Amino acid sequence: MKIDPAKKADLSAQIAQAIRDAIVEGRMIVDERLPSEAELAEQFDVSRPTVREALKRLAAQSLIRTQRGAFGGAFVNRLSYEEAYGQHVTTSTLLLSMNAVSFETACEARYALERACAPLACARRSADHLATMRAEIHRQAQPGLSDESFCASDVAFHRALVDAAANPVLSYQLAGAVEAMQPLMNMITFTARSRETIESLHTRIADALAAQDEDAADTALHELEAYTLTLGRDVMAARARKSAPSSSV
Amino acid sequence: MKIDPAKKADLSAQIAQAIRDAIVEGRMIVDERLPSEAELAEQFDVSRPTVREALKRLAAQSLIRTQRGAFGGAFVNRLSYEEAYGQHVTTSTLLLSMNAVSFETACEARYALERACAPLACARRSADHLATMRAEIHRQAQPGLSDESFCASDVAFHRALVDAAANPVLSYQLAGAVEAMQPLMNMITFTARSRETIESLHTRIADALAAQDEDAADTALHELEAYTLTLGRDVMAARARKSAPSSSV
DNA sequence: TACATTTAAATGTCTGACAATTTCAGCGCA
DNA sequence: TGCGCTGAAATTGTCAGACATTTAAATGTA
Repeated sequence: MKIDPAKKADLSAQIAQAIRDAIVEGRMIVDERLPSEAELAEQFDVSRPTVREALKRLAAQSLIRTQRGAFGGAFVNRLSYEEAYGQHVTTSTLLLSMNAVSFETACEARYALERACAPLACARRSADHLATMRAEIHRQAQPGLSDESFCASDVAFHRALVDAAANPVLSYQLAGAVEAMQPLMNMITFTARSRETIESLHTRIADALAAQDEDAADTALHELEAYTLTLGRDVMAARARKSAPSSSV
Repeated sequence: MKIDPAKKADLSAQIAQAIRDAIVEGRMIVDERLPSEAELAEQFDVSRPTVREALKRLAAQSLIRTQRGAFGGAFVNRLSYEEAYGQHVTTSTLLLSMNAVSFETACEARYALERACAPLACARRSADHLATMRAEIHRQAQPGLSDESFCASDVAFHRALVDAAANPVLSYQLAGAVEAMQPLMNMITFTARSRETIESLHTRIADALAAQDEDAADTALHELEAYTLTLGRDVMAARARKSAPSSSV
């Protein structure tokens, strides 16, 4: 790990990469303490600030955690699902917002992934998950709900559906995708009529899970995807008309 | 963005969060230049090294890029699929290796996700994707191939399957999951007999995609999952016998 | 105009110092 | 002995100032 070839990259980036490799390749195990900043500086033959920049890079990725005081230092961090999930959501959200991903593409991906876990959710759904889904459906029916709150509830509903599959790896991958789509969904204005339709589809999904009916769940998810797509297209069309009214006259 | 409440966290972490928020919330747009380190230091009323630590945290997440020289500085980075994909793979790999995810769970997630994109891949697969899959199948049949190379080819095959769905969001989410499982897969020793079985299943999948037969693809993926699971369990069982031989006597 | 040189602005790095925090050992005291 | 207090030591967090390096624009020159 002491190697530090005189490449063209920044020293702090090189040092961060060397330590990252050691962690990823298992040469350093969880909760193992790294040498102190002063020792690392000596090992890599750089100054302490340079070492610190490298450590901050690793901390930003939750690869290490630091602790002040005597017998403190930097420790290899056990990456928790929560930390990984948070990073995943941030990255996915930025990826969607910065790369002009179309509503259609995002929507298709989201529902394809959700349908993937529907069979598992049917087999394993607990009373807890069903209760959460019913509660969110009930919340979505409340009249005074803002569009943002409606979307948040929608995310919670779908998250419960994903979690019902009882596979943490699937939850991690999928919930990130669902949550990352929320900004796109927030652009949609939900009329009372469309909320009613969505609510009924959500109810059908919850019923299908309760009855452990894979086909019904798959069908309802397909219909929900088609309906969401319709809503999204309407919003995009309305926006296009507003921004370029002359072309439609 | 100048806000900097005297909380308990490190200054560099607070500053990084403030800038991160500005980017995520769209107050700073892609390619926009951040103030220079000296200006940021003045704005936040901290020293330059502290500002630099904050910037390195953001650079580690590919949120910004820096450029030296006159008219250089830190710029909001357009997160590319490649960068996001790399981070996703690193995070997923660590999550799997550090959290004792069972082979069964990872395997289930992986194939559930792959089946999700099989229908899309059937509809949209290009000649290129089919050619890649055939080429990898051919490679897997070569006799001298090491287990690692066989796994790498397996990843490439499945990656082509995912990419055939022609949905970049799906590719990003899924390829990360597939690739993150490679270390787990590498633990399996592939006998000539098992390679033959896998190769025939891969051929069936490629054929199903070529024929645009969704059901055949789904069935073949299910069988491949079951077979992979069997192989994995055998390895685990053999390992358990070796590490605790007394209990079996 | 075209090319070489200078210059300025910015990041990258180093040195040294001090502040804040945390643990632990040793001391005093009952 | 046992307990609490205190201080030393180790370590990270922060600061100030300086110099090195890189890059592109500005300037000068043929």
